[in-house]
Amino acid sequence: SLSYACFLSLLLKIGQVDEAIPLAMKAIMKGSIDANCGNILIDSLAKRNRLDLSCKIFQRMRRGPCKPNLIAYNILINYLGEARRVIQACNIFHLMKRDGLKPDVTSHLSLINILRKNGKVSLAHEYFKELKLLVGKPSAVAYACLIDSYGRAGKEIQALKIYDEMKENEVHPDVVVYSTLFRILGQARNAIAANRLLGEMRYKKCEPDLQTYNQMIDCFGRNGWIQKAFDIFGEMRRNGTCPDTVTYSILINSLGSKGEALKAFELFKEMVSEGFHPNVITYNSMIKALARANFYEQAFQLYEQMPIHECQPDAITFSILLDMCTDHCDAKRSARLFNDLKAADVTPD
RNA sequence: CCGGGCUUAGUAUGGGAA
Repeated sequence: SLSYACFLSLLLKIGQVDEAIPLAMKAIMKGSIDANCGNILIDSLAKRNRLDLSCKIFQRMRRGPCKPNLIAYNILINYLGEARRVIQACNIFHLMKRDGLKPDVTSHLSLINILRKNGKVSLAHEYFKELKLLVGKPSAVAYACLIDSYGRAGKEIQALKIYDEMKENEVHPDVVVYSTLFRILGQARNAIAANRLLGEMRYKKCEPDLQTYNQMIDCFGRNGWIQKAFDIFGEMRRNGTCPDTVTYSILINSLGSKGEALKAFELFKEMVSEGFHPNVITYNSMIKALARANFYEQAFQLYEQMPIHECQPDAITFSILLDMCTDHCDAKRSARLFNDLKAADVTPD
């Protein structure tokens, strides 16, 4: 059976899908393909964007002598989710029960995650409750998922409620939970709650990772609490967490939104001199900061020097610069930008 | 009995619209 699967995977690998499928179908009916091999087939077909065939294999196995196992269902749920086929993913979940299998933690998390990404908060919460019945104490991962669902739906209060419930249940928040909450609070402009959260995190002696540091800095920075943002920036380096391009972009944005274009530019130079590579987003942020503070020429200089760091201007770069030209009634530069825009391989939006 | 494999969570930039 294993060699069967290897042979079939090989056919798939070299693109002989049309040869492999009929062989696979016959082998399944003969019972020559066990559950594990079926999983390999289902997975590799889905990876090759042949989800339809994965489903066919799966259905054939359900009727054949060797039934698919729980992992097969989980794989399908996952790929259906990636294809944004939310309803079908839910159907597979229920099919699992009808076929006498018990959805496990992964099945639940996978489905909750799909619903989260597709904005179905209340459904996500339903399945979360089901998960709770299954395991009693959902993991921090599950809580993070649900909190993020509410966050993406703009339901800050509900997200915080879930966080409270999590603490009542004595599930220890991890860095992902904290960083998710910092993002939600940052977007909700709730720096007070964020500060409280920071206190809790320190009290629990939770060591932030790079991404969490970035999220915290962004949270305070975007709400005008620049000092706090830089304090955390300093703390992070003292703790031996090396900032990255994202960290600097965040700080540049924070300063830019406060009109501190010169300080932002100092930081930009500092990051380059320390060997960090600005990317398009860093450049866009810096250009926007200059634009906001009316440093017209400097903004264009920065645009011109983007190739130094192998950065291609994108739709956002052009949009910032064109807006600026409009404000300055600079038709010549507008025209030149339009030429650059056409020459550049930009996906317009 | 032990071990292993496949499936699950969080970061930065513009304008417009609601």
